[in-house]
Amino acid sequence: MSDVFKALADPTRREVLQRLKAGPMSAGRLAEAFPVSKPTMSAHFAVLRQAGLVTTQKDGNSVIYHLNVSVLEEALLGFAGVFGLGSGAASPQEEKS
Amino acid sequence: MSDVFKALADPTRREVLQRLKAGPMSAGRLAEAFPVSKPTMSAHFAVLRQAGLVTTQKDGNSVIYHLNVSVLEEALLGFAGVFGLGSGAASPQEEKS
DNA sequence: ACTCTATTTAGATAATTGGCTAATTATCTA
DNA sequence: TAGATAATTAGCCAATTATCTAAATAGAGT
Repeated sequence: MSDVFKALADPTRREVLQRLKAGPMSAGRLAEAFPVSKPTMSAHFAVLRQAGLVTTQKDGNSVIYHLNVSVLEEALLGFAGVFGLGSGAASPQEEKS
Repeated sequence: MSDVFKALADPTRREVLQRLKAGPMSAGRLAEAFPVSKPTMSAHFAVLRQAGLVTTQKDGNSVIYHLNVSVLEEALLGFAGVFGLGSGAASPQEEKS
């Protein structure tokens, strides 16, 4: 949980996720879209991978990144649910007076 | 946005928010619940305040912390909405084929 | 005016983060 | 096998973060 929010705390990483929403993409192609070096992007990818927000697949000498929506959903909606936000179905043992 | 996720990245701060869900509480009373020093808790409170997740009100020599649910809602559901999660109503300009 | 209680600020330190360049690894292609 | 391309790892630095103890500030009660 901390890993997911920590990953989301960086704007570059949030934008990576948004770009992956359109479909899987190689590390290099993703990296082109940002004004930082490839090793720096590689470090961002590692953070996203560790949080489980993306998965990888090798394709020749490329590495293809895929968005893992379910982890995002679990973290965002799960935590929101604790506060009675959204559909409110995440922690079904809460009660009002 | 980054400030909110950064605040949520720490388990102590997430638990502070969950405790505040039950109602406003003084800094000292909140701090008692955690195994770190009061200055450390004060720093955590400052992070939550800066993110807008809590507001404060003075009462005698105590400071009462209140949960600000709307900021939490905006961040969690807003970002979830970008990915078509939850009610899906956060970014209403998204479209499928 | 003191004194006690509640909270924050100051100052120090260790760990983490985000960035870089250079080097390495892995794979493909000629 | 050699060379080119894609990505990660290694090593470094500056800035930030989390934690502590000690000190300062703000109110309340005597």
